Amino acid sequence: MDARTVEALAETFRVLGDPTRVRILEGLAGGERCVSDLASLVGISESAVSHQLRLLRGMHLVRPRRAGRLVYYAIDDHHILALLTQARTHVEEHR
Amino acid sequence: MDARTVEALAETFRVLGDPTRVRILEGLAGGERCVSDLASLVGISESAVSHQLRLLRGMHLVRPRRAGRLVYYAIDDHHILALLTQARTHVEEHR
DNA sequence: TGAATGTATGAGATGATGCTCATACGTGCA
DNA sequence: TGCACGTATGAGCATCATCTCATACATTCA
Repeated sequence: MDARTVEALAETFRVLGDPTRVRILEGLAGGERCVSDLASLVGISESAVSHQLRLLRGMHLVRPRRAGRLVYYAIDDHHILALLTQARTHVEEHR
Repeated sequence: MDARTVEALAETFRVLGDPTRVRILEGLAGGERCVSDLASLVGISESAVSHQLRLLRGMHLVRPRRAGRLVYYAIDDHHILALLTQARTHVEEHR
């Protein structure tokens, strides 16, 4: 595995490695949501959500869709959900 | 998803989210290796490797086996490799 | 048993991370 | 056009993470 792939892999995992962002993705697992809905869902400010969405966007984990003044975010592709499910299975086996 | 699961998930991803640890896991993908072999493979000190292995162990990502003075580490279970493969697929799609 | 080897751990320094607050941007409507 | 609303971004602060260095622990063998 070349260095760039290693870096990108680690960066992807790093972005996934925060409770707030996991909750955001969990919120998006049921379908797309706008920023303010995510904020109330996760229980942090819209600004904080926006910052986190920027990171998630950067690693192509979520995808925005503008509809007027609102921006709806969705999980970018099916790999992401598979990744979360796989990790959750692992986690739940060890408790 | 309850709070403890979210925390454990995030913690697992966080531990995966470091280039050094990704390289260690990559090194273990081909079979178990002792600490000093991992150190030279990854190119950092044995102390640093040991610290990282502690984290990986903590999340049940690797498993130690003592053989005399040596301790061989291996990927803990097949989910971990699947997780890495899945993430790698995602990463390589976006380049 | 005592020295040597391999591994693990604690403390401390440096750098990275996530929040808040203030502000800017973009869109729709009066 | 100008204001209001939703979202995005930058700066700054408090906290946390990873490395190095020193040291402790475990095992083997002379």
